[in-house]
Amino acid sequence: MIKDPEIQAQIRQKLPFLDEDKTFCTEFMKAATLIKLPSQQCFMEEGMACSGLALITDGKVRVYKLGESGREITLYRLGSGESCVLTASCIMSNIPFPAIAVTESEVKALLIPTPIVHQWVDQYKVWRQFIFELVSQRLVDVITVIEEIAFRRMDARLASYLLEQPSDGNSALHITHQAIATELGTAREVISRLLKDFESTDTITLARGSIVLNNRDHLKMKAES
Amino acid sequence: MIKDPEIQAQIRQKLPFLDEDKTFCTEFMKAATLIKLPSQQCFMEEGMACSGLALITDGKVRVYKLGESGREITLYRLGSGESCVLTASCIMSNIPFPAIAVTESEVKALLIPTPIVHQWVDQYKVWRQFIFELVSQRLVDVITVIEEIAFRRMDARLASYLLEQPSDGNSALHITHQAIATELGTAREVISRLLKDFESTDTITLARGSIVLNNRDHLKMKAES
DNA sequence: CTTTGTCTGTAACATAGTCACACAGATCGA
DNA sequence: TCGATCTGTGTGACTATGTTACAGACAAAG
Repeated sequence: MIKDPEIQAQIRQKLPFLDEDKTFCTEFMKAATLIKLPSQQCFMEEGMACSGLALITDGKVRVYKLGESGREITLYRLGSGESCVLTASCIMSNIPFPAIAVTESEVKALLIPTPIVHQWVDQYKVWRQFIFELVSQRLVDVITVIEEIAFRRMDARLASYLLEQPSDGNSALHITHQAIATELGTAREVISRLLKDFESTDTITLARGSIVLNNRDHLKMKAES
Repeated sequence: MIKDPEIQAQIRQKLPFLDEDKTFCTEFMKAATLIKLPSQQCFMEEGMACSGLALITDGKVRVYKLGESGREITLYRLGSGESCVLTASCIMSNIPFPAIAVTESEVKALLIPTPIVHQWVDQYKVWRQFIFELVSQRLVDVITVIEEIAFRRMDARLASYLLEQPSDGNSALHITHQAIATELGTAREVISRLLKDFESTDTITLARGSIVLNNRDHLKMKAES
């Protein structure tokens, strides 16, 4: 239950769909529990039943699959205003969670208990639409991952990945080879070799734990190959 | 509109969820159009807007992604009683279809126009549940594809694939190497080599356009490696 | 029977993934 | 400040997979 009007206002800012139906918004504030999780916390484990649906208000959650060899691949990420559609679909169909979700920063989320998620899908159009939007976006995201790994060369994927990363003023990324490999679902050695190739053409500069992008245009070309 | 009581009975048999709500069943029969498509017909093209949702009553549809190099990978298949969740989510969120769907046999389906799909999601619990079940199953299917291609060796995937195929009396599969490659998202030469390997241990016997499984136990072991 | 099309096999090469190990730099504790 | 430990990275040797090119065998069509 969220009573504080200031917190309610912040929530409504983060989840604008709440303003489309005043009755629903009231119900929502009654049913929701604010939770706070630290970084690197396991949010959902594979095989787990889902006790509720979480809507992120702050922070980031990574949803990934873990292979038997210990390798991982990111399916998608959740940010502010989003919820985990796998959780939603597991709740709706009574199946266990098929991936792993972990916080990547401190996360604040609102938790809606499972029976109430069910109830609201029948009762509120605004909620149905919210859930369907999530579904659509995630299906597209997950199909994009398939396309990437089945058809794109790893050097192109790596170039795209580097271009997409937030960086500080001088374009240095602070990330390890292992972290990139984990993201793209490959071996750390493969990433190290490809980065070395990029360095040999002065496209990037490498240092331990950091990568400086010297030539974004060249990376762009690599990404498009 | 489906008026013939005999056809209505057949439809209700193929789509049992219709019997859960008589009002909905009546509405459904009014709104649905029976369509028949030949084999190898394009059902949905990538980028297309969706004019309606099809529910398959007979036959099979393959939904796949096509890479720039011309290679393909199967995302999932639709059979009797199923509908394409990508279509459903495209309809609900107004986005274009992100894959390609093609009939693999003669297909009979019921077509529900887009505005009515929208309307029923608000109006009928039975329909919402049907749509959510589809979503859940397909998300799981698509995540399984990612797991396969990111983490499993191709020889294991091929062995699994061969074991899953329907076969006639003497276990001969009638399929080309190219068709298998298309299914698994790889190159035809890779499949030919791996099948040759399997043949060299008498696990299978190869002939043009056919594969005989001699040793299912051995294939099972290969599938689990 | 000949021609054409399809299916398959193979060689040579490039890319990607695995395994093992060594080295360099960062961190921590004494 | 120094030594020990941990983390990140590079590299070699190998296997697996994907690409390109091409040849041969078999099936289908005229």
